[in-house]
Amino acid sequence: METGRYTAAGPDAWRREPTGAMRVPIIIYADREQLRAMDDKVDEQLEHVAGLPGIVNAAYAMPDAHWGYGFPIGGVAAFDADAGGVVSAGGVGFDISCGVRTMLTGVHADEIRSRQRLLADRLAREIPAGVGSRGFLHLKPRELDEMLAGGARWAVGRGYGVKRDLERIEERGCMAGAEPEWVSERAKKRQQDEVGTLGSGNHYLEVQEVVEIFAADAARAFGLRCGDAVVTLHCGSRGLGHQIGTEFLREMATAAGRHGIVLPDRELACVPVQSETGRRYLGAMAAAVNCALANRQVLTHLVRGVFAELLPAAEPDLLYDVSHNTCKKETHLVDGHERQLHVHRKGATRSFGPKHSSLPPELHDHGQPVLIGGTMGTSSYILAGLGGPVERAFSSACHGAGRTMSRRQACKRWRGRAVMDELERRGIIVRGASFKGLAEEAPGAYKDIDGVVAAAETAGLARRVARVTPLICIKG
DNA sequence: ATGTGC
Repeated sequence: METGRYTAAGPDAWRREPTGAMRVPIIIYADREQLRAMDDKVDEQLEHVAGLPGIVNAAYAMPDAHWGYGFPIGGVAAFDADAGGVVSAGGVGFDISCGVRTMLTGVHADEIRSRQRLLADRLAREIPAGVGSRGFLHLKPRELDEMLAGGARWAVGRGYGVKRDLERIEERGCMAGAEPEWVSERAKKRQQDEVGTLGSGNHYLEVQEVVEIFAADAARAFGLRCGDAVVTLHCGSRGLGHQIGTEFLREMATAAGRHGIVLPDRELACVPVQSETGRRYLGAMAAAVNCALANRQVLTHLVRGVFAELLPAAEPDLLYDVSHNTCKKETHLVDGHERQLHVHRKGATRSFGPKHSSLPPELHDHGQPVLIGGTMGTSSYILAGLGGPVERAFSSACHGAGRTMSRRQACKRWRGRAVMDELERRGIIVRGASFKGLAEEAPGAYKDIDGVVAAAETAGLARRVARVTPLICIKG
């Protein structure tokens, strides 16, 4: 990226003052090298976001930011509905409420190693993965509406998990404001057999080992000990979220002009929060969030089934579940005044600090767990939200490593089979839905996760609690 | 991300 217009605005924070149609500055959290290596498109897309009506404070990017559809992945922007603020389907992304969930197993990683291949094969058999994969649930229209209204709470009510799980999920497992009637029949039809499926692309299920602790107090509260095995899954709202995103992007592109919004890029389609389309999108989006929460809950049930059979000493217990593609109405302090804002996080994780009212009592003093997924060959991280007097990017942090190479480029450079063999030599058993998928997801196609997380910490977005490395990876 | 394009 051409960095000439950016000036240092704190540790690993960079600021570009508004020019032209920009209403607010741009703030990018990254170290100097990450900023330099960032795609020019991130700057261009943030410039467009900064010009949208009702935007508050700044258009933000996280250290893992890269070019996305209309709005960068790793981008955060908040809008004030009372000041003409907008909601953008591209600002949420196609995979609505794509997110990460980590479970503690309570067993040592050596227990996993003693039956690693068997566990990998059984997980691969029980967890439906890949494009078009179907689950064991086949929902009738009424059940599907109940799932969209109830999220993980619906799943627990059906016996897929326990009430305690719900305390460890954002929104306590069910996002308010879901309006299943505003979800198209087509979107519902695509989802009827897809609850409890992983999907494809960068979605995965991993069994990991805790290898490093950075903050002993928070690690203790989170239940993380060096040498322990944890299970992490990364997936979203499957066909339903994608269908909603597609339909509303089209509708918003047409409707934006009627509301006097000039779009510098058609992909950045948006409408006022207080418009008919805006309200319908937010109701449908909340339903998709619930779909993703139900999906991760049903997958958790499948994981528990496999562990109960092969490693009965393990009792997978939910640490936390975070979404990183959302638009949420939240209260934030802006210039000393509390304001209700619609915060878009696209490829960015919420990172509420200690004492936030949404946290369960046992996490109250330590902040929200922030789950950062790496690649199948590198570390992943568990951080904690910071809060404090200065809230950065409306309490947000990065979500992963971020790609440096397109899927097409990665396919040219690596063979899926060789990627899998190399990882196995390093003690990581990989089971993928396709070899092409494994090539696309080669660890070398991503930024350095250690550097991304270090920058997030230096910038004050969240603090590191633990690092984990993969033992088993089931790849979609 | 995605019944991998509309």
